[in-house]
Amino acid sequence: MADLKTPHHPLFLREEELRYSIELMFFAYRDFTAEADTMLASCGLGRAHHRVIYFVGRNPGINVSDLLAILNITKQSLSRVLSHLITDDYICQEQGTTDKRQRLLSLTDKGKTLEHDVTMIQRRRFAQAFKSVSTNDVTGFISVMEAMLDDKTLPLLRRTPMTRMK
Amino acid sequence: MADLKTPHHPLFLREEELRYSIELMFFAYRDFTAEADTMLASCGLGRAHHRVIYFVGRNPGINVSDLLAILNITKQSLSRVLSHLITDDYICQEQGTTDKRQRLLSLTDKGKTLEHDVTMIQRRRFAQAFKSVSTNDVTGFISVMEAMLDDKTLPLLRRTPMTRMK
DNA sequence: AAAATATGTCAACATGGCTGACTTAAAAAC
DNA sequence: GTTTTTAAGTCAGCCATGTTGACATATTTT
Repeated sequence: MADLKTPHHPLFLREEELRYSIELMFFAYRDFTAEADTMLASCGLGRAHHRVIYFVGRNPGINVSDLLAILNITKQSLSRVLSHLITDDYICQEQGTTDKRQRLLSLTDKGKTLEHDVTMIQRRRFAQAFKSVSTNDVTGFISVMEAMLDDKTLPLLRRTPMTRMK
Repeated sequence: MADLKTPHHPLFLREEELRYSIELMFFAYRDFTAEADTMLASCGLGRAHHRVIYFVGRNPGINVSDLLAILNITKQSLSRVLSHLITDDYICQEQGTTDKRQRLLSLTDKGKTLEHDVTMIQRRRFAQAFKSVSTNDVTGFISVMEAMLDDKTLPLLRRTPMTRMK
């Protein structure tokens, strides 16, 4: 985007564009999470529970260490939500076969249903947003969001066929 | 983006694309806020303080009600961080002229410096991301993020010249 | 004069992070 | 085969930041 640095785009515009992006990030993330939070609250759960359910659903049979690496929280923090989810039968654990110390996590049917319903709310918002813009805009969104990530975050991301197509 | 609905893009791809976007939102927001949080913590402040400093800096002389409308939190929550910021001389208040009940908020020099330094970290991340993609990608990012917003969020956003240019 | 508004305050509670210290069982290393 | 490391879990307490409810004060509006 070299032209942002040319005289055609004076400095104040660049500054404004960056501040505008910061504000978009704040407001979009807030609106993005609000609806799902409401549904979760009606089940007595919070955003942290959804994250666990989401990534366990995405990685069935994941062990605790790997889940911690994705969530980037302490095991004590995870323990609180995870034991809640196990008690309420959203998640089940089974002992690892090659390494019996591991507890491999999977969603129960109840967990799958909840994951689907909550994530559906967020998918719907993206689907509606994508419908209102061009295909080019969607790939632009994805490119920018990927460029925002830390290097160490990249390996945590499941790349889609679409992204690989580019 | 009608073609996502045609047989050329089978359903599973659309689902994957939406889930990928959800994950990008989660990881990008986390990485986006992490650096600034670290700097804030070194001043004994949190993310909530930055939000207040940011929007007061953006709207000098704003009154408390309007600030609450932007932040969308309760006045009790704001009170905690705001009184902290006033005590530590990041923000000053003065009585409104037309309505003496109002407390109009502005940044002190100390507050301006902190706002600049913290926001700079986030601007830098966007600047680096924008540099690595095309101009088209940037406008796509902005279009999608705008389309993600609730209707009631739109009036809270300061539109840039660039967005109006489109 | 009465009602509504802008702001502030006290108290209590929930969520979801954190640290530190310690246990248990299994795997790996010696 | 004993020691060390690792995977997982637990207890206790702290912090930041959100919430509700109840109430006070000053000012503006009706």
